[in-house]
Amino acid sequence: MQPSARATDPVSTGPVLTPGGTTPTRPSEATRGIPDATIARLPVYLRALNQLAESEIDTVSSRALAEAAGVNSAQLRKDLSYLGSYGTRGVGYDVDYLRQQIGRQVGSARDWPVIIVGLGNLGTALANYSGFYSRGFRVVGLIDPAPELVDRNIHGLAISDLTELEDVVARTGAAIAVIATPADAAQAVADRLVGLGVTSILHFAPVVLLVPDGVNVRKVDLGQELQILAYHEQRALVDPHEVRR
Amino acid sequence: MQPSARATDPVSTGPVLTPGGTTPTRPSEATRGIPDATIARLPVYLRALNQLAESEIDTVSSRALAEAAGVNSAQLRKDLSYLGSYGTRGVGYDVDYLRQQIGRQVGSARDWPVIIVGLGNLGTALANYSGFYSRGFRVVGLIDPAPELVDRNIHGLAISDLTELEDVVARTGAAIAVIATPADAAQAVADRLVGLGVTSILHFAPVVLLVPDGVNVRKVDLGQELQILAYHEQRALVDPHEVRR
DNA sequence: TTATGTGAAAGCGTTCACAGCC
DNA sequence: GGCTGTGAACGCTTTCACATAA
Repeated sequence: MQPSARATDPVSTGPVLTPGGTTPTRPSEATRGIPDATIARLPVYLRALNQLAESEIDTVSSRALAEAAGVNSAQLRKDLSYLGSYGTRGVGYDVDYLRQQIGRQVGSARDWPVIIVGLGNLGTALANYSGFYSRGFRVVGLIDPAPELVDRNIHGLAISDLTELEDVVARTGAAIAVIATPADAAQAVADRLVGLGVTSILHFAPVVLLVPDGVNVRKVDLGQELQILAYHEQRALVDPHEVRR
Repeated sequence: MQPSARATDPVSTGPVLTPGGTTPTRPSEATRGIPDATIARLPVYLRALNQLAESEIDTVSSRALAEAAGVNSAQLRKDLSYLGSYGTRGVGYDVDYLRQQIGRQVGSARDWPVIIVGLGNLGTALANYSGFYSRGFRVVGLIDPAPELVDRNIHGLAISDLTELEDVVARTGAAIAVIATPADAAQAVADRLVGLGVTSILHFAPVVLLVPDGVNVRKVDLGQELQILAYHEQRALVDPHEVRR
């Protein structure tokens, strides 16, 4: 999975980050710590469950659901066990009920306002992407400094100038932002967003964003994805016996 | 990291897949198996090295390079050690030389032809994305079944109809394809691509693509990325003491 | 009998810490 | 002295395998 960006290897070989990245107040129970790897899969399960619900299937076994989600069934059961015991032994899981439970955990019980900074090709595509809406994300702000883009609008939402960033964040209350600017502008934008109270950032720039502790960062690097594929192609060329994965 | 899609949990609780996904011919040396996690970071190192080279810096320590790449220096050294011993103790790494070595492994010593199937908002953005070109990927084919898109062209490359897929793949020799179609078309497209000899697929559809062993799949699910961020926001709301990551 | 929930084992990946070399 | 290269320790993730419950 993708770790959030964080300053690493500080010059002073200071105290090691505690696993949770926090003061060791973790051993207490109240906070059921769900593993990161599990969290990353919950949306996948949710999607599979939604498809089942559409097909009017109301009970599903761990095996069937695991197959639909592309994971091992033991893994699925373990993942779900972190949320609680929502299945029935000998039977399986109630699709609707499980959907609700996962949805609650994942936060899709409510709508999330999101702003997008940078409306080049990629940013514009994201602004138009229906997959966000269907998962409860509402694009409520569009920001770009380019004069020729400002005031153009997408789905009825006008693009604001970068100088209005503060207003937009304050007005929309967005805690989640998407950065789709050129690489060299990304860090500055991130700094401003963090200063305005944004606590989650999804970015597409092939750079390491440095943000304070407490801010979530996820990075999607499209060039990197292709390079990983190219690596395997490369290997296959060099050594035809080598197996692709 | 993201595993490639693969049919899991087969109905027959058959023999477990060997770790490498192949016959146990692995213990031999010749094939230096580089961990997937490392492979995913090599492009990051490469990018950092390129920046250093631009700044005319020709030697770099593991600490400095690690910081630029956003990883721990021990990790960087271990990663590089899988490629060979390219550093000098007491000194560091020669930027240019290391760049060459990583580039060779990653396959960026050559250009990779890539085709894009599906030219909606996202596909079009990808076709225009300069980050592919700069990393050695050449978009050599564009495919979409929509009559209103066919023959339109992007950067001088005309969009071909889906019926011409076979021709395009044969003509361009692309082994890597990007699928940016609607979710319900993705599997069919993948099947055809695989049939035509494509062995690496990057896709953006929020579905599990089933492909034969030996085909690489990487998935980028933008909605899922936001949902992971939303989960952490959600947690922070529920329990303000909970630390974000 | 069927299928969940979960300890225990195995497998990976990261980090530590230091031997080895410049 | 400085910095790489790497065995060993650690912690996280996945998988196994079975007790448990319907």
